[in-house]
Order: sequence, then structure tokens, then C-alpha cells
Amino acid sequence: MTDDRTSTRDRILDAAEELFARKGFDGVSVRQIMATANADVSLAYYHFKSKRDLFDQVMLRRADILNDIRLEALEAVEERHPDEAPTVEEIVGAFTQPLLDLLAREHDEWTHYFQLIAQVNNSPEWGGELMTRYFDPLVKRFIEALRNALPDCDEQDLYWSYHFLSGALTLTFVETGRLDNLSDGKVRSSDISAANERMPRFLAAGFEKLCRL
Amino acid sequence: MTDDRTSTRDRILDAAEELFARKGFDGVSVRQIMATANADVSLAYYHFKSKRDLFDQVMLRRADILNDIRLEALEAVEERHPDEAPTVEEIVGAFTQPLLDLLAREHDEWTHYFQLIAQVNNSPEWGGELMTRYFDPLVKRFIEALRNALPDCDEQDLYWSYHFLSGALTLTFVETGRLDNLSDGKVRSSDISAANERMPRFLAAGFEKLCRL
DNA sequence: CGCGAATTTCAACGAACGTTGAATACTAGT
DNA sequence: ACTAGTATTCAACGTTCGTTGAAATTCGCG
Repeated sequence: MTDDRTSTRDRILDAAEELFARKGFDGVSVRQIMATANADVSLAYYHFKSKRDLFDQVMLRRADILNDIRLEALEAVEERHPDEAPTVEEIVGAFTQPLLDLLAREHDEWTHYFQLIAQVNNSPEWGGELMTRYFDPLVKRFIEALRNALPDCDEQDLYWSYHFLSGALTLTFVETGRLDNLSDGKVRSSDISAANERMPRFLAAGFEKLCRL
Repeated sequence: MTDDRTSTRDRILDAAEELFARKGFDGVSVRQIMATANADVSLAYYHFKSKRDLFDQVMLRRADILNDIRLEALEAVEERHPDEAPTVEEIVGAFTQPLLDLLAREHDEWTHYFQLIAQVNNSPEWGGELMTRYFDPLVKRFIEALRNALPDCDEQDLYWSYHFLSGALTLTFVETGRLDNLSDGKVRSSDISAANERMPRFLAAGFEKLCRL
């Protein structure tokens, strides 16, 4: 049950975010959401137009925050190199680190939202449209920066490299415990900091391998 | 509507596979599945114990095929290097190429199953358990081969590298059309061959970057 | 053909679904 | 204290859900 001090609308959004993330849009009923939010069923339809609208508002609520901190990080990297292009690793880091930092630092607050993004990104029904709507402008900005850092890169190589990056990043959001099983507990899927340290180097090497020759 | 010549049980599995892949387990009703399969609702419960059992059988039906062709590819690579370890790129290729080859060559037959795997892999509820159950033994075999090819690699680096590989690969299964949007149609998410050519080189570079110092 | 088993049809069960309208309670501003 | 608007409660709608039991049909085999 969610805290009663926050506004009803926010409690609904919190409950919906958690349950959508864990069970998917169709795996959760409005009644379950409102029970978790400690509120009457019909309040969902007072504060939101429909179940689908509630889902969209959950997605929307935090999207700008992520776009902002990523753009900030990219601009900081670019300001550090006023004359030449930043390294690929720095650009990739500006894309992945702000999110994984946030997830590691405020885990309880953000874990469900990131899980939701991961599922949406991998959904054939919603992956295309929703991710495009919320994150495309920023992604285009990053791809431009990468194209600048890799001026001879073929466009196919560039976009597919981004695609691999996107898949690696979003799977890290999920914390399935898969690594725990595979490694007999020696590596934990929930160790976001460990992923955070490694991801930019791993992915930058891939970009450079594909794009240089 | 599915072909009437195949057995009812197979038609149910085909319809379930397609609909589960497109809409998720809870996004589809048994009635919709049976309508697509051109069969009476109650036949679902004659051939399967429950909706969940039907889902498990869909997952199970093709898992062994994938495990077999991957293991074959890995053994072929190892036989080509009787004395020293194969290259990382060859091992990664043995993990990714057989699947993407299959998906490219028999697209209509396999596209839904691969989409299903992608969604399961990125689901916090089922990702851990289901993927472990069906694919872990083979994955452990591949990680062993990679450890052999990268003898000085730290265990954390090795497992996280595999994790990034897994995310990049499964996102490619989905064909969301996201790349089409991002690149204004110049790159197509459905161009599996393009991904297939690039993935082993991209990912092997990441493994080597993380693992060699 | 006849008989038992495998398969398919038909009808229905209670429960849960998304959504709505009308009535009630609360909260400002005058 | 009165009122206008906001927020919340209560009861219900028609539909669809997963699942089941019994009857009817089809099939393999003597």
C-alpha cells in the first residue's frame, strides 16, 4: 500500500508504475492498481481518461527528467572538448551513465520505471511508437554526436551500433536475476554500478570496431 | 486463421505463439487463440492443462532446436581450432549467427518465437526463471568457451559482457521499427542480415576491451 | 461392421474485467 | 454560513475472462 500523504493522483501513478512494470499493461487490472493506491476504483477515471491514458501518464511523468540529465551530460562532455569531437566512450557514457547512476542512487524510486522502459522497448506492439514518441529527439541528438566522433562511419554501422547499445542498456534495467543464476551468485544482475562501470567501455569498443574500417 | 491441414494441437500452438508474441501472455485470451486456430475454446483444455501450460509448451516447442544449432556451431568452431582457443568473434558468432540466420531464412516461421524470447528475457516476472530453465545449460557452455578464449578475464567482466550481448541480441529479435523511425527509413529494424553481419564483430570488440586489462 | 478410445462440440459456471452516473463529502472564497 | 467547484464514494452496467462437464462425433482396429 502506498503512502497516504501524497496526493491521490500521485499515489495512483506510483501504484500503476509498479504494477505495470512487474506484470505488464494487460497483466494488471485497474482494480488492483486502485487497491494498491488505497483509493476507490472510479477515482482512476476521475483523474485519468482510461486505463491506457493512465499508462501513458506513467510513461510521461519521468521521461523528461531522463532526457534532461542525458542532454546535460552530453553538453558537459562537449564543453570539455571545445575544439575536437569527444571520444566515443564519453558520448556513450553520457547516454548510459546518468540513467544508471540515477537507478543505483535512488533505486526504489526509479527501478519500476526503468523496468517499464525495458519492456516497452522490447515489445513489438508498443516498442516502435512509444519509445519514438518519448525519446527520439534526444536519441537523434546522440547519434549526431556519435557521427561527429566517427566521421567515416557507415550509416548502417552507426545505427546498428546504437541498436546494440539500446538492447544492452535496457536489459540492464530489468534486473532479472539471470546473471545470478548463470554465475552461481558470483555476479548479481542488481549490481547496477558494476554494469555502469563497464558499459561505456564495452559499447564504445563495438562502435569503434564497426566504424573504423 | 491457421491452416487446417496441420493437427489441431499444432494449430493451437501456432496461434498461441503468434498472439503471445504480439500481445503478451495477459494481452490475449484463450478464446482469441482458439478463434485464430479455428477450433473450439474447450479444445485448449483438452490438449493443454491451462493457459499457462499452453504458454510453456509454446516456449518449449522450439527451444531445443535453437540449443542444438548453437551447440553445433560452437563445436564446429572448436574443431576448426584443435590446438588453441577460437577467437572471441568466432565464439560470439556461434551464439548469434545460427539464430539470426534462421530468423532471416525462415522469417515467417520463426519471427514470433524470437519476439517471445525477447519479451521473456526483458520481463522481471519471467525473465529469470524461464530463460534459465530453457537456455542456461547452453549459455554456461558458451561462457566457458569465452573464458577459455579470454583466460585473464575477470569474472565480473565476463558475465557482464555476456549480459550486454544478450540484451543486444534479443532486442534485435523484436523488429520494432525503431531504427526505421530514427534513421528516416535508411536503416530497417527488420533487416536481420544487416544485424547478423555486424553483431559478432561489435560484441567481440566489447569482450576484448573489457577483458584484456 | 462394431466397439473403445481419441477428439470435438455445446452450453454454461462464477469471477473479474473496464467503465460510468449519480449521490455524497470536502474545501475555498465571499 | 452559503455556494461553487473539486474530490471521493457507492452501486451497477454489460462484456469477457479461464475453466469445466457432459454429450456428440470421428477414428483406429478387431
